[in-house]
Amino acid sequence: MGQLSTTDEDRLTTVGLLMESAAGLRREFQRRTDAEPGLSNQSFDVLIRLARSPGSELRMSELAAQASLTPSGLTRSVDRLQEQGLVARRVCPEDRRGAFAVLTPEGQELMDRAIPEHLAHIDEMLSSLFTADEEATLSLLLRRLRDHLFEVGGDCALVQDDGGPCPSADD
Amino acid sequence: MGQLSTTDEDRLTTVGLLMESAAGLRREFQRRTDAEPGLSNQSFDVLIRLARSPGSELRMSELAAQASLTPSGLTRSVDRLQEQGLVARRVCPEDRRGAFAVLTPEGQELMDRAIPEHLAHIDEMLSSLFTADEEATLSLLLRRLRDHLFEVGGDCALVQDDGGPCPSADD
DNA sequence: TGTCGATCCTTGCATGAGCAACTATAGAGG
DNA sequence: CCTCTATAGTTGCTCATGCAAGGATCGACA
Repeated sequence: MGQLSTTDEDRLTTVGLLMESAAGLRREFQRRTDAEPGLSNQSFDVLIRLARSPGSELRMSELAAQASLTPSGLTRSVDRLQEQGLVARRVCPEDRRGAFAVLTPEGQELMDRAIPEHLAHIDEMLSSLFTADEEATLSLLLRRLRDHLFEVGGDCALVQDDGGPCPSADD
Repeated sequence: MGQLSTTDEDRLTTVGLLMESAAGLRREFQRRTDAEPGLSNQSFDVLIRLARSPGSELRMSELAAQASLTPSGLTRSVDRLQEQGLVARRVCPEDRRGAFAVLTPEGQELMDRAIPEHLAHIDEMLSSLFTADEEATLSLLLRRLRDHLFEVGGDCALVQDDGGPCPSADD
């Protein structure tokens, strides 16, 4: 393992740092879970994406892509949220194969309460770390990487994750 | 959801991009799995960390932290790798509660073959995207974020992820 | 209109991960 | 030396996820 070039080492390091940062953020966000029992990170991600979509609703397939879940994974996730009364399904009138996931009033209310806390949490983590310029640079570089990965990957356009804004605001 | 400030939006976007990038990389790395059947991303991550450690061995707890797994998760992971003959357990002589995970010769051989492919894969993804300067900047910013997250988090020092080098080379 | 392939979502099944409880060992303090 | 607490790792259990298969609907084409 000593025969790697410096460039190789650096690339491994960069990739490693990115994965670690994502894991660290997930772990950090999980602390929010304690404040909202019964709401996993993944569920919160689904809810925040609905909340940030026009009409607080999205097609199942779109929501799956945004939440980085397979269709089946999203089906169960929405099942759970439906049981909790936070989300409802609505048949798509123009294409009766499809379905929308819609935030219920309870879901809306929950998100109105939870999102500001989430934002405060993020601010608390980032504001002391980066200047506005650095944050912009990081965002720019990451966007390039993300776009490249999902362009190569093919069928997963618009995929976003926890805390990501809706496509129109993001891209 | 329209009442968020620009700063809030930007922060959400940055965090979202980071999570999406990590998900995209995971998805991309999974294609390697096709080349090495029976070896999941998580297993590969464990193996690469062992391969990059002196003596190709690590304490279970350290390996768990590096692989972003709980102790129990790592136990099963090492169980699987042991069944595949890629890793062995070695009792720690100075502390008989503890155990080392060690790469077997078969495991070494596998990694000697797989790591160059992994590196080529990464190069292929990143080299066309970033200049050397940009890559360095990204690495710098991410390192700051990672260090902050794991310092706040407390008990998870040295945590790294797929492709990350060993601590001594990384920090 | 009827058929055929494609698409959207859901379900059966197997797997991997976390939490909590447990065992064995280490180390501190009387 | 004995006890008591802390730590390393493993195990039982539960749950979330992906894959592959299935059902319903759409759209195209004869």
